[in-house]
Amino acid sequence: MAELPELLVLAEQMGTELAGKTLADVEVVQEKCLNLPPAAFRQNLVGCRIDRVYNRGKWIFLDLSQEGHLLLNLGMGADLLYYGPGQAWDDGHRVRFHFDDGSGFTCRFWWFGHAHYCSTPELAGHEPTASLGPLALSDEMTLEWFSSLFGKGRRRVKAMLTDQKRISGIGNVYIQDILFRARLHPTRPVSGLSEADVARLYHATTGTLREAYEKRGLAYEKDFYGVPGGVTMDDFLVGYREGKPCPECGATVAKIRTGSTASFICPVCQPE
Amino acid sequence: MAELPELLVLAEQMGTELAGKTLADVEVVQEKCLNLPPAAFRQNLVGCRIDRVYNRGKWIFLDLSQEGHLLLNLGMGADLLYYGPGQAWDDGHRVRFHFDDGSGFTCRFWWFGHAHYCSTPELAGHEPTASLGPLALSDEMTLEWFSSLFGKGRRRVKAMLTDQKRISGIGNVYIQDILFRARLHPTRPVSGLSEADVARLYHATTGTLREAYEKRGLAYEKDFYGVPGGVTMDDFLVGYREGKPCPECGATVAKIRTGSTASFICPVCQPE
DNA sequence: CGTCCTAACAGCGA
DNA sequence: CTCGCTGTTAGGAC
Repeated sequence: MAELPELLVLAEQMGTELAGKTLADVEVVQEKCLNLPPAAFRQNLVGCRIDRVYNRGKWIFLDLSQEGHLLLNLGMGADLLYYGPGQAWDDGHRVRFHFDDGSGFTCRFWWFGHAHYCSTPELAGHEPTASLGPLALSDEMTLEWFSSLFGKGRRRVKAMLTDQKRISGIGNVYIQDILFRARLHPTRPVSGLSEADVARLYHATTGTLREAYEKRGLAYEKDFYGVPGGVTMDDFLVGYREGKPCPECGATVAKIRTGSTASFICPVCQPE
Repeated sequence: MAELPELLVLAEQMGTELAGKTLADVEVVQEKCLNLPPAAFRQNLVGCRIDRVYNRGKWIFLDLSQEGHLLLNLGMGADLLYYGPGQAWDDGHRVRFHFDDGSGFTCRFWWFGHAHYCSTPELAGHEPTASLGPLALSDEMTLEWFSSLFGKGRRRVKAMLTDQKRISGIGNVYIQDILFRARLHPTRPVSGLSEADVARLYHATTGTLREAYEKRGLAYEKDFYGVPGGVTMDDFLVGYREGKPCPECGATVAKIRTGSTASFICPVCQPE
C-alpha cells in the first residue's frame, strides 16, 4: 500500500535513526521473503554497519559497510517498525533486524514483501531493482523528462504512470487523484495527449505526491515509529469515493475496472 | 485467400502434373518472395526433379531430388498456374518455374506470398513451417485429438481454430461457417465449451472443409489449370453475408470485429 | 493495496 | 483474405 510519500518518510526516519548502527542479529520468520537461504542472508548482514538509507522506486535501500546492501520492498503493504534498546518489538513480524546497541526494527508484511541482500557487484544484476525509472519526486523528474513518456505508443496513461520501469513510486492509490486532477481518463492512450494534457498531468503528479509527503503519507499507514500519516480518506478527491459526488462537478464518482486494476473516476470530468 | 480445400486440390494437381519433371530455369520477378538471394535460389533448384507434392498447413511442399524442398505459401491469395510446353505463361507472375520439357508454372501473388528453398537438413529450422499443427483434414485430426485443443485456457475459439500451430488449414473464410454450423460465437473462450460443443465444432470443421474440397474449392479461386472451384457465395451460410437473413432463424447476419479480423455471425444462433 | 511470469491479443509491415 | 514481429494487456502465483 505504501507509495512514494510513505516510503520517503520511512527512508528518512530510518536513515536518521539507524545510520552508524551495526547489525548484531537477524531473525527470519518467513523464509520466502528472502533472496537467499536464511543462514546466508544472516551471515552476510551480521557485523555490517548501516551507512545510508534511501529510496529507489518502491524499494528502500540500506547501504552497508563491507560493500553490501539490504533491499526492502513492502509489497502489498507492510509495517516497518523501530524498537529502542530494551523495548518490545512488534509481534507478527516476518523478519527482524537487531543492532548491537539493543535497538532494532521489524518487518511485518500484510501479504507479501521482500528483504533481499546484495553485495555491491551483485546489485546491477538484481532484477527487481535493476531497471527502475526515476522517482516521481526527484530532481530528474523534470517536465521535459516526464513529457518524453508521452506522445508515442498506444499504452494507456494509467499503465504508463504506474510502470515502475518508466517512472517509479506511483501505485494504485495516488494515481486516482493524479488522473482526476489532470482531468484524464485512465485508459486514454499516451499518444492522444496534448502538450497541455501532459503539463497538467506533470503538475498533478508532483503536486499530489508532494502534498501527501508533506502530510507524512496516508493515515492508514504507519511510519517507522508507528505514527500514522496525515492524509485521510476525506483528502481524496475521487480515489476510493465511489458513489460520492465529484468535488468539481457533483457527478457521481464511479468505480471501474481498468485492465486488472480498479479505477475511481468522475465520468464527467474525466471522459474516455 | 486459399485455404485447405483449394490447397488440397492444387497440391494434388501439381503432384500429378509435375512429378518426374526436372527444373530447367527459375525466373524471379519479386525478390522479396524468396528466403534466399535469387541467384542462390535458382542455383539450388535448377537440375532438381520434382518427386512429390503435398500440403503442410497452408504451405505447398514440393520434395525435390538432391535432398531439396521448394515451399510455397500463397499469402493473402495467389494463382499458381500451369502452362504446357510452348504455351504462354500467365503475366504478372512474381516467380516462374520452368521445366526441361518446356512446361512450367507461375506464381502470381495478389499481395504477398513466399517461395522458399530448403535443403532437407535445413527443413527442421524453417521457422514458418517448423511447428505447424496437423492438417484439419487428415487422419491425425481425430475427435479425440481435436478435443485436446479445448477445455483449458482463456483463448477464443476462433483464434484457436485459425492458429496454424495447433490445427492447420483454416483461414478467415471457412471459419465463418464452421462456427455458425457449430452455433458458437467466435469469441467464446475455449475453456467454456461443453463436450457437445466440441463435438459439434469438430463435425462442423471437417464437414465444412470436406464439402468445399469435394466442390474443388471457392469459385473465386483458380486451380492449377485456371479452373474455378464450385463453392459460390450462395453456398455460404453466414460468411460474408452481412445484412442477409440467417438460413436457420432469419435474423440478420452481422459483421463484427473480433480482434483484428472480421467475423460474420448470426447474433441469435451464435450468442456471445 | 505489489511485482513477476506467461499467455493472449492488437497493430504494423512485408 | 496471410504471417511474423513487437508492444501491450490480462490472469494467476507468490
